[in-house]
Amino acid sequence: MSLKVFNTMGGRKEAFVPATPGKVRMYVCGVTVYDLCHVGHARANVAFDIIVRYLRHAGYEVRYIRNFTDIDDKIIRRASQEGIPFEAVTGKYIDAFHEDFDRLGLLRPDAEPRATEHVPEIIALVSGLVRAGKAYAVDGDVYYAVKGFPEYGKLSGKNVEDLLAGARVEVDERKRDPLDFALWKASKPGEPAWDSPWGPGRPGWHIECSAMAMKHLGETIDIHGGGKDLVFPHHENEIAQSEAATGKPFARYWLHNGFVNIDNEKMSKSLGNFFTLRDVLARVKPEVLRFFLAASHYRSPIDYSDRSLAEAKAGLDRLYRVKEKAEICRAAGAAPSALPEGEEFAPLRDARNRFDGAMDDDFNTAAALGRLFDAVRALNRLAPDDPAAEREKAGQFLAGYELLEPLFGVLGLLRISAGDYFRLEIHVMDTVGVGENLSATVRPSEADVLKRIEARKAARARKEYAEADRIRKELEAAGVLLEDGKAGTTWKYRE
RNA sequence: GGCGGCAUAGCCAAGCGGUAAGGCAGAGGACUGCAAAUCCUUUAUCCCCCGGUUCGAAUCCGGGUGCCGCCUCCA
Repeated sequence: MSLKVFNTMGGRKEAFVPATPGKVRMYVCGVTVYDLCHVGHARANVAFDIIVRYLRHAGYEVRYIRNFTDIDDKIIRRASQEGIPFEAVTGKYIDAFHEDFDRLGLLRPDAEPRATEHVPEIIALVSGLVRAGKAYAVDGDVYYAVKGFPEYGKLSGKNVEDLLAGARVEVDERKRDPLDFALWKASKPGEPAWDSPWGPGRPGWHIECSAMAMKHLGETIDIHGGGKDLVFPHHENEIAQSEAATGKPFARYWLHNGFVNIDNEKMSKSLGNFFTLRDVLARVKPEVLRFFLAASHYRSPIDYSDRSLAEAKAGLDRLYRVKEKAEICRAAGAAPSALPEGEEFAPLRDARNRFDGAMDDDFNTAAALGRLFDAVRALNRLAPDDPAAEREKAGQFLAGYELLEPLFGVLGLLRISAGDYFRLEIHVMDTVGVGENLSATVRPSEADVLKRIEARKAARARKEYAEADRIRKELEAAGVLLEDGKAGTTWKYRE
């Protein structure tokens, strides 16, 4: 089995072969930090988070870099609107980014370079391009001359004539060619500025990624990732300027994630149809969003809706119930033993291979989750009713669970204990349940619940089922779900 | 106008030439005092439409229809 990835360059799946065997150098375009992140950003970041996790799981040593664009027009505008320095804007939103994405369980990249920390490298790169005649300075701006790069358009499948024919190319008298783009922008008075051979100014957007990728990873990287909307012009321009500067291919594989849609339309700032990550994480547990994102292939568009989240939650609950059973087995003193023979347990015994097989096909998380659910069904057959009394089953169950746990980990799922998932995280109110909305009721404490369970147990022992049912219903109304098993009654908060 | 993508059950979603994964929801059964959870069974004669290639197509080709994206800042 070997990994295949869909390379935007060429538009097809290819065998994944990094430049150095066993090592992967990966750069993902991060966000411009002028505002809060929304679900679309979460999609991209979760997609590449899973890709990094899977590559490591597959044995690669991955060096993963993701930048922050911390200087650009939007940031400057925001700063002047709020009357604060631009660093205050970027600092605030970088903190917010980390806060939001830590909750989503994203791995921190090996470095998170910022454009403003790489101005010398950027100036060196631009100077080189000017010296080589690939770029030209006009009134303190520096533009890249697209005509000097015959392969321009090779990533996005566009050709220069078509682009010129389109009426949407901005007209700028100072450019030699309408397609030329800024490598360096002269600053207006009062704007943030760095000294340069062309006067005070700041980096253009595209050049920062070339400079930072080269500095942190070298002239040819293995994987360059980002959202589909970055293919043109951003990544096309990165290729042009980088390859003109080095004469080497900039990236071996270009990976692009699809969009998050609302009612079949791209979620975006300009359409105003976006939900910030904070909006969403105030309503559902972080892993519910992760599950929702992992349930589709990373290149497909996905439609975001309350219903999708509710379905994701139902699926994730099922997985956490398995983890809960494993925790109960452990608490009962079970130790992992051998897995049982038998065809019906094959999806469990062979889970790793099946999971890897799905992921090897261009990180097909949807299929991989399917294999995991197959394994979960097999595993549930082993679930003991009473772990303390059924040692063998408990040991087998635990062994099966421990086989699956790392695979869930690749998807970034089941990261917390089931106890926490079902009980302690009640500050996160799941209000997207189908049809029900629990508003802000105060839920009973664990001690109260246990007290009521004892009372109910006594009632049941006396066969006073009406009283037992009354207690259960009372707790249910307060948001607590009781489940009677052979080994006793367990409970969880419900939505 | 140029380039690209998508259309699979009530909903979500895999599938990449060999006879429709998985999840959610639903139905029946087992278990249970009753529930819940779990297990078992069940739910697309068929993959937008029309042609074609093939022993064989949801999968390939041609033509439609519908939706979306990029070409401007954008994950």
